[in-house]
Amino acid sequence: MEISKTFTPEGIENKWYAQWLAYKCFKSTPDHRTPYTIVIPPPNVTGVLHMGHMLNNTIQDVLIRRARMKGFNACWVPGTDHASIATEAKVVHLLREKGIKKSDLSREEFLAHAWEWKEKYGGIILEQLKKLGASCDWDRTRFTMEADLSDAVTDVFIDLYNKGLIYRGLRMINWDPSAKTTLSNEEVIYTEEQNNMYYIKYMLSDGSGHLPVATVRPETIPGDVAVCVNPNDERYQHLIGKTVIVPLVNREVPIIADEYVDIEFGTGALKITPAHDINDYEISKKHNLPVIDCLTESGTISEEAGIFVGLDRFEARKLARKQLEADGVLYKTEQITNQIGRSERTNAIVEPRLSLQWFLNMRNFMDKNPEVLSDVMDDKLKFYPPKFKNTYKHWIDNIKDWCISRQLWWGQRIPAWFDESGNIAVCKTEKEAQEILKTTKVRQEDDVVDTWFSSWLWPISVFDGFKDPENADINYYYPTNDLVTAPEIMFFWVMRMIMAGYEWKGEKPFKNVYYTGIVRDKMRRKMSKSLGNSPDPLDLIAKYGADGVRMGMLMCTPAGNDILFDESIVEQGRNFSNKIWNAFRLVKSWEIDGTIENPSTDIAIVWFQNRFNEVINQIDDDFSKFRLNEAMMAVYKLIWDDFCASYLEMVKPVFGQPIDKKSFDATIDFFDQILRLLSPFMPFIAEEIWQNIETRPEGVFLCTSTFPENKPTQNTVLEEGNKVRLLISEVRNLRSQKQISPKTSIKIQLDPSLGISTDWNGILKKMLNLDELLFSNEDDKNWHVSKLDTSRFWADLGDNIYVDEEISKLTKDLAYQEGFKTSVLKKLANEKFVQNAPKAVLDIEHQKLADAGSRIAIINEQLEKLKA
RNA sequence: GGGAGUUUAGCUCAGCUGGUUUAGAGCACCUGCCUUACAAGCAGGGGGUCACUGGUUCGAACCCAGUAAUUCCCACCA
Repeated sequence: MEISKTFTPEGIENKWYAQWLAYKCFKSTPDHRTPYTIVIPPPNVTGVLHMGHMLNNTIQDVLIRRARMKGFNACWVPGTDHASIATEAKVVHLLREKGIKKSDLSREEFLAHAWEWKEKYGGIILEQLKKLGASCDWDRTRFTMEADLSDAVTDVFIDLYNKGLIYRGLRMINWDPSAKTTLSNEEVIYTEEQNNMYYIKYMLSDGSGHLPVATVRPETIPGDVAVCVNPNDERYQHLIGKTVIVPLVNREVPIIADEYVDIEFGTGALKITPAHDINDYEISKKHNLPVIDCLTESGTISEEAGIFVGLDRFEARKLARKQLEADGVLYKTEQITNQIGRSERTNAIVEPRLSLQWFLNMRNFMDKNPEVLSDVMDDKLKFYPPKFKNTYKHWIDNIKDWCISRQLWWGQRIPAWFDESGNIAVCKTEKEAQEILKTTKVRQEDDVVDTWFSSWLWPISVFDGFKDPENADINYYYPTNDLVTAPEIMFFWVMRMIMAGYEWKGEKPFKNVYYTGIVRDKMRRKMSKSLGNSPDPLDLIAKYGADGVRMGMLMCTPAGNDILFDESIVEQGRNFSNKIWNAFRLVKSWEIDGTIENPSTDIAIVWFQNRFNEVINQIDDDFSKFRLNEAMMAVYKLIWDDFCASYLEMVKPVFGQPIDKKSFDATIDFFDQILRLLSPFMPFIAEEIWQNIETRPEGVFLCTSTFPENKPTQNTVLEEGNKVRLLISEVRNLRSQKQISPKTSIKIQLDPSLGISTDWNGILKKMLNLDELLFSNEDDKNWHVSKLDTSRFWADLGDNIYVDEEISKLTKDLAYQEGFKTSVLKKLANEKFVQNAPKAVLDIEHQKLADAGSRIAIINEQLEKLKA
């Protein structure tokens, strides 16, 4: 049967993935083996696979597949996150397109729509991951809003409330007056805009003059409760403690002092409007000032303002300006550029607004669980790369309370009930609440919890660790091994999972955290839908194969560094697939003759086995440091350079000739070993070839076979192999320089002191097309001497010596050697160096000098010969 | 404004405890080849003031200080 010249992945990938699933290769249940667990960072249900997911999940799959082959009970738990804000926004948008307004629906009706949407589109991303080859245990697929996981959220909320860690408090939030909803920070878009800065005189109550105040929001003047100056500001020091009259409303407010005020900015006097500015609010709390909220939820002026009531905030601004001018207190107007936050969805200018929210007291939580910080700092829970430990520490040191409530419907509703007089019961059911509050007239809190308040439980709740703390799964799989995620959610997610782990399991949720970089385009822009600079991962898989894409992603992603994506990197992956495929074609084409023997390949077999062992050891080391790119590169070079370019060329029979049984068996065995090594990285092509180099029983797969074990290496064989490869390269170089066809056979004389044994004779003769290979250090004047810096050999090239070219090359070599010698001499001439450097270093320098000297001598000798 | 990082070849990165490093890899580039597994390939080649300035040291890409550029996180200015 003819094997195609290029590797065609499509059919092969689907075939093996289906088989792996059919034979439950990725299924995990607790048993006697050591577990190796990864929980997937659950992608948003609204999500569509992007390059970031590709990178992240490729890494997880490599880790889990290798662990599986190493004999661990590997368990990769997949799932999705309900993503409150993103999903709700999407559903609202879709409903609007159908002409349905959210405000016309009841909570239950809206949630019905949302669930319908989730069932229809929610699993797309997981299906896409299968195309990548992700070896998740799909029977364990979880969703953060399914019953058990939501129960867990409710339980921990109640638990934390009872522990006194959850409280209600006022907080400044981003309010969209157009949509009448809260916005998360991510939904606020800041842009630079032109605005007027108004300079206003606030008259002192005692009539002794005025205090100048600058503001861009004169319509909030009715909300002023103080004017604040810096205590070190000499201009205003004498005014502290006096009072001023607030313009427009003629209210008397104090002049207070606070270091927060920037002396240089504006007039150096800041009006304090606690209801409409977060900093003002903080200051007002510090100084026990009242709060006057002069805006309504739709952005119009409230009754409390006492002026312009009912007007839109921008209309009020215009009127305020006119009024201030008329009153003669507006003395200057200036154009300034400042940052304005607008709602991503409605483009309305966002209004800072005070509202009652639920909080988790983070400081107390941390004090209760000091391991959250100490384990990371002490490397009991390792971060890769470790530089993120600093960021982590900085966050925890400056931690703020976590606002866990969201004014949405899609999510876990906060388990709190109120009676008519506002008493609170935090409990699981309405019935319990009625009992606690001693009334049937109870009303549940409308808000849901922040999405992260469910995902921080993920490593526990996917194993039903809350429903059933004695569950065999949680006790077996927890703590998990690795978490692979983006550094941008270290604070939102990673830290909070660690917190949850200690609080409810008394133990860290994972042993290692591997932070990946952000996938950017060649211009260093983040890949995003709106920029349209992100390729569709599925198209890439179709074009280059899943294995090619996986390899491309792995090769260029050192831990924590961004990856600059360009199609050429996956092209390299595809080319590599093709290279392996062609090695397979070659081996498949061999005809075996059991009656012949070819002892000349013995040394190649010994050499490659050692080279293989060396790479296995290196890869082990790379994995222990999470350097997957290095590991991938090592496999790439082993296969391309060592196996294909060297080993196969060494054992390959002359065209048309059969191969001996021993060489063939060894080659098949090496191929098998190599594919085992490759399988975690490029599982599809590895499986396909592995299933075809030998007949395998039904249901036996490479991906569930064993990974090659570490073995010691014999360094002498490896060194000899390196010399042989250098020699081959130099002879080829010589041929190419002298334009001697590879078909023309030549004679070579090797200096025995090189250390290349006669075991290599057969291989050298075949690969270099030699008709004679002599071992001698006798200089034959008629022969050509090779490049001298790496090895010494003589080649009989007949009449093919080009003297000028050779002289120029040797002269260049000579200059390098002389320069090198000078630098060493300089070092040795330094008395302090000779006195202070350790003996070993001195010996090395002397050796360098001697080597350079002898090389120079040989070059000179050779030059003379050529010039003669 | 506060914090953390980064700066080595055209690009992406290695370079461990300062000493076989007048610095390596992959890709890209240039030259020559369709040589019976592979042109998605083979053979060969060029390319770097290790950001800059100073210091420590017998010795610095590596340690220290300063400068510059740059990235990320947090907070955001009346």
